[in-house]
Amino acid sequence: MRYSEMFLPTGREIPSDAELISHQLMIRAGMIRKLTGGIYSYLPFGYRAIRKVEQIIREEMDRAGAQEVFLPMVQPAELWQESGRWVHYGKELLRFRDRHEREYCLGPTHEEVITDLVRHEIKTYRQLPRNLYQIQTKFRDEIRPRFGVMRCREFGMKDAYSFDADEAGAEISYQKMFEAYKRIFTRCGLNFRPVEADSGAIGGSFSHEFMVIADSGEDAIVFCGACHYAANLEKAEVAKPDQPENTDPPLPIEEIHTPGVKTIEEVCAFLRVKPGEVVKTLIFSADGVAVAVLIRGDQEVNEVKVKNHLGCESLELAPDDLILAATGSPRGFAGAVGIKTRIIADYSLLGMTRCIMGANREDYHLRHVKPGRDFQVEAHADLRVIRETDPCPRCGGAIHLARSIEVGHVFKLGTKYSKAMKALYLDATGREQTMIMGCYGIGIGRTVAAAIEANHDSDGIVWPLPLAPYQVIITPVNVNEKSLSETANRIYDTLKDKGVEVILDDRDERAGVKFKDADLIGIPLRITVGPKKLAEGKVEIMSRRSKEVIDLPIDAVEAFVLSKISEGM
RNA sequence: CGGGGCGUAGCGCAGCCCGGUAGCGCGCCUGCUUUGGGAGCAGGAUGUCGCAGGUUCAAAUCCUGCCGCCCCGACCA
Repeated sequence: MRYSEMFLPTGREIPSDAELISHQLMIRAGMIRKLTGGIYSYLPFGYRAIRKVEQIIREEMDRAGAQEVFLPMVQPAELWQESGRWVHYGKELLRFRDRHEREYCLGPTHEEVITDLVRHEIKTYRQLPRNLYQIQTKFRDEIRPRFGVMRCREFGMKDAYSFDADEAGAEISYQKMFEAYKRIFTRCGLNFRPVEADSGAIGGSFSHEFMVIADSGEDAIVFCGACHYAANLEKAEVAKPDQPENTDPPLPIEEIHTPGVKTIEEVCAFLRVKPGEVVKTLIFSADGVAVAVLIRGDQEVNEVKVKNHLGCESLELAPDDLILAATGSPRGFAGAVGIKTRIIADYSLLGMTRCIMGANREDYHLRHVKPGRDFQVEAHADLRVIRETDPCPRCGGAIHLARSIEVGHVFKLGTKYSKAMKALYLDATGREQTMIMGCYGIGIGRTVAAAIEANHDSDGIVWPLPLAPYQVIITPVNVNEKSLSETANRIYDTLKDKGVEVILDDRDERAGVKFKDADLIGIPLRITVGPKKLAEGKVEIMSRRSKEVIDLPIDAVEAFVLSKISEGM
């Protein structure tokens, strides 16, 4: 493409409303423009990058035996009522009515639609397994869209759904997708890591997230330096401690006046003790019912673990009125002694022989409380957030924490949707069975953003070759000099004939402007046609990533470029 | 939804306290010079100052309401 004819509005100024580097660069490199909150237009340059990712995904999905479909974005309410998610999905589901007052939603995901399709068409085990995927725009009415294309309301997603006759088959389908995902993200040039994840409201027994390590990521992950264990922070298990640590002899319980002392820090300062000697009593509202969760004062509760342990639909820290009703005191003085709610405790309480906790009475705490003697716990469980100082739950090795961007997620769904929506088949013995499902998503725009987040320098984007919207840019330093212009055109035609994706920067701009733009938009190879080298019959080829420049005779350019491209640079 | 910030030319911003002719840089247009890392000179175009009310002789500026955007939190497949 001739640059002079391209719709590629680049910018020098950093957009004021973009925080992330990838977001800033996508705007500056003319890839995206915002239409409204969380909704973006992709310009030609950005859309080419999107299509590169899509193409890689298509090839790997097809290779793994999945077949592409295209499903509607507008979906009828009835389907969602059937799965139960019309009620449970919440406000992220954008609902609306048509002229006949019938209710619809914009698809945030397509389990219902695909399950409906498959249940009507697949009747026998002979038609299983099947894996269908699509690349579609999804809409989720996010409370707070942010980070540009990273977390927006309208976004492109690949979603695949597998249907199997039994668990063993479902496991194979899952593994196939897992392998396909590894190939996809490897081909995208991303440094990623699959981690165990909580399956959340989507349900199912098991899931992995594919994470790209990046400081700007929204997610925190944990991984072991010694073994292969890796998990989302909210999923990461904490090993059950073997031995009681505290051997202090028990003492009689004692009430102490602690006026206005509420937080762990305040208690520690006031009583001159360490957080590890205090027990936090957090009152949660689990589906509206108060539950007390106990944890050592130096630890943090992992709400996902609490939610999973309780098996509740919703979990949040209790509002003040519920705390008052449950403990008889205002926030800040809750304790386990004498409380009427369910009590569950983190493993960190095991072996404590005495501790300090709230007295369920305003301005009072208790000391020398002995768990088991002064209160009973319904269960001890792993309820806390793992820390970098904790051992790996698998091998005991040292673990590390990192920020990361979730680009893909694979789930074993089990029968959550097939059961609710009656996706049944007849097995070899003629008995009716429920299909076992899996679902597998990739955020396309987010993958591109993550690639930029991980591949840029102070001059702009540094595209990994497989995602680069163009592979080569030819820069004649002065288009008004006929020899330069002609040489550039000749190289351009040659490369184009060979199928190379190439830009000819034929703009009547100063060389500096062209170089800056070429760097900004991150084209992997730049061929500079200038007067000095041309006098020797040569041009310069610069690698965007390494900034290394080599001189080549004009005749050798084609072979060089083709070999660079075929070796993936 | 709670807290904070911001809406002035295509982009980045000043002006607002203390009311009185709407500005700067970049970009854009024209001409000349220049031509290997965002050129120089000269000339030029561009604004319902987010919207709606109010106060005032007079509002970008003060007051009220609304809308939009950004950040933090809550929330979240």
